[in-house]
Amino acid sequence: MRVTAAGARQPSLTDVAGVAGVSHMTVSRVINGTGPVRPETRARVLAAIEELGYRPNSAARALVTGRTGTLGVVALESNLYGPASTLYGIENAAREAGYAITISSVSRPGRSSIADAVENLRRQAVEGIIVIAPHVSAGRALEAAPADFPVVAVGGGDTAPVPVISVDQRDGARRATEHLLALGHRTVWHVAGPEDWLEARERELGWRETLERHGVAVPKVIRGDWSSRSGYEAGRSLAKERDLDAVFAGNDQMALGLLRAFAEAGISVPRDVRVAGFDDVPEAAYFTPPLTTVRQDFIEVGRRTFGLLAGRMDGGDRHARALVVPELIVRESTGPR
Amino acid sequence: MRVTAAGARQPSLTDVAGVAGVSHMTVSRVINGTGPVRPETRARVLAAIEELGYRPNSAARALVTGRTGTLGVVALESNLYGPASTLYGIENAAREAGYAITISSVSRPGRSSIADAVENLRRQAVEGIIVIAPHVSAGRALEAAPADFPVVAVGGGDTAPVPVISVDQRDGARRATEHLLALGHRTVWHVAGPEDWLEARERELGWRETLERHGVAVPKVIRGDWSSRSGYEAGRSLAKERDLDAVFAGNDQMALGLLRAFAEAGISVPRDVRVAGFDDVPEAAYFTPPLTTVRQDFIEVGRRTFGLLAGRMDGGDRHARALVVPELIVRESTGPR
DNA sequence: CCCGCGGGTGTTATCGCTAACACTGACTCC
DNA sequence: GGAGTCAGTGTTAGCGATAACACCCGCGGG
Repeated sequence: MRVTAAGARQPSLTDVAGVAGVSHMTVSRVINGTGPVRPETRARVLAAIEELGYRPNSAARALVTGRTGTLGVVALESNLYGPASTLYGIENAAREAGYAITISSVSRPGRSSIADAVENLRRQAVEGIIVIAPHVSAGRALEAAPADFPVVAVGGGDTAPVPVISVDQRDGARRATEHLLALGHRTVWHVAGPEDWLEARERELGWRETLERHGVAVPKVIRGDWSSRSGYEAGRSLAKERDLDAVFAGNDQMALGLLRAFAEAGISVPRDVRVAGFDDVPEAAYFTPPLTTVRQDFIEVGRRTFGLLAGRMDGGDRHARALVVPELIVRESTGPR
Repeated sequence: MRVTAAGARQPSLTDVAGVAGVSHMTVSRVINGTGPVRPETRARVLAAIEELGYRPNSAARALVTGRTGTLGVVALESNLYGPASTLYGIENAAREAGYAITISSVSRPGRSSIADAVENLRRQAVEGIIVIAPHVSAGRALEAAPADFPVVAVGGGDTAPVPVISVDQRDGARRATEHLLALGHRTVWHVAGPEDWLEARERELGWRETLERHGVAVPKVIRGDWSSRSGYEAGRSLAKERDLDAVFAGNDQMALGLLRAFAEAGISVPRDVRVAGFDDVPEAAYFTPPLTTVRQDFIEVGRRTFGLLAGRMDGGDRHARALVVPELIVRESTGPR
């Protein structure tokens, strides 16, 4: 026996109409607020709905209206702070606008896995899709995005013919780097995220541009994979550099790894080396020492993303862009010595 | 203009049938693999599907079959490591079984907000609901769970008449506490999570039971809210205790706050005080010092949760229970002095 | 030689809802 | 006082799929 099919099927509009002594259309009007209904009739209908525990059948409604009231989100299956926070921001904005969210997660980003997830969602008859995958392969997957179906990307590549919302990673990196340079360091090292992540590229670019603008030497980039472990390994190799005095890490997790490696090597932060991160995860203020970092407002990102998708569903431009500006948070890891 | 309604509506079964020169039923049979179809006919139909870019209309299918192929998840809107990981575990298991996942997030747990989220999902015509809200109010919200609709809870209260899957928090807390006691400490302090979280209660209980079983004094519990900030505050007040030598924190974030507070107070971990946490967030190995903690396998939790829901949808017991056993991970924060 | 059976296909009804239009009164307007 | 208007309600026709059953045909068995 299926629990839901316990003999008595769910009541339908017609059942409610029967109890209330009206036609099913009147019930429909009461539920949707379309068309006029006498207050007294409305009350009878509402009472009947209550009595039967009626719940509209969304499939039937979707079939006739052609609208499902559902949006799809392609999310990366990770606990990375940014993507997860963005997801909640989107869900919030969507719910307020009366949309439900169906997620399809992708264990590792890649052109075909993202395309699969999108196809998967389209089979669910979502009305629009948001791809949270700040990865170059996502950009490539979206190059083939159909013009007749609304898709938007968060932090995606600028090349795809879909609206894109992103945090200004380059500006954030610039702020962090400027801050370190302003403290008098000759240059700033950088532990970058994976090369195939757009955010990693942008942050690296912002860092490099800033160094060049100031006419200082650009050290060799060390590459990590966002994890604390990779930050730790980067820290172990950086600890051997003779003239190391400032490091900008591509995210807070890697910065944590750096701090750990430096602590083990007897290098004091900020006395011997200053360190900055990116993201402002909630824990960053409690690292040892508390971490200077760049804060991104993910709730805002989620809200704007939904807005862009809503616009696109209404026929808006495929080339819309939105940029959220990040903020530098200064803490002890770049504090006075 | 709506992008999706660009004049040409989506092709239907009938359109495909027209192109393939068969009836719409034959097309349906090809798609669903129901009933026999001559290979040659099948090929023609598949070609027509390809040509038109046909995609089945899930609303129409759901209307007639009464099945939507969608499950609902009520999730807490937070970046807490556990709930977020569990969500991915569930999504994975569900996708493998051909179900889509619709999420409804709850900004703060509470009896009515959770009930709202459940109702919200039922209006989406999900076939079953998973509530990830290890909060006492979730337990209360689920006490009113209807018997004729499948709902399961992750880490929920044992009192609700729904299947529950949980990690054995009490056992995890016991392991951590035993470990600290085995190192020769007179007793172990505890920084607990919020009182209205079941996990917090269970961890506290496991800690308390263990102390009592060993016949050692049970210090006053310090209460936090899972955040690093609250752990930090707990650490500041603990730092004033004269005979402090071991602390078990309710989660890794609070443990981080403790480490920070102790560092500021000049208390060395593990030399002066030993600290253990709970969760094994990926960063825990890179705290200063690396944190001893209790690891929970959230992917496994997600998988088993889906299994329990699937069983329940098939008429299974409302009182099923599943328990996942956690594992102690020993690192430097409880290392040799 | 006829009957039954099963493979392969088509016809029709139906799911529960909304769109579109029809209808009935009462009321307003000139 | 007849026509138009509008509130309030009902009737009918789909939406696009599956379920159920009907049909045709070729083949094997009695």
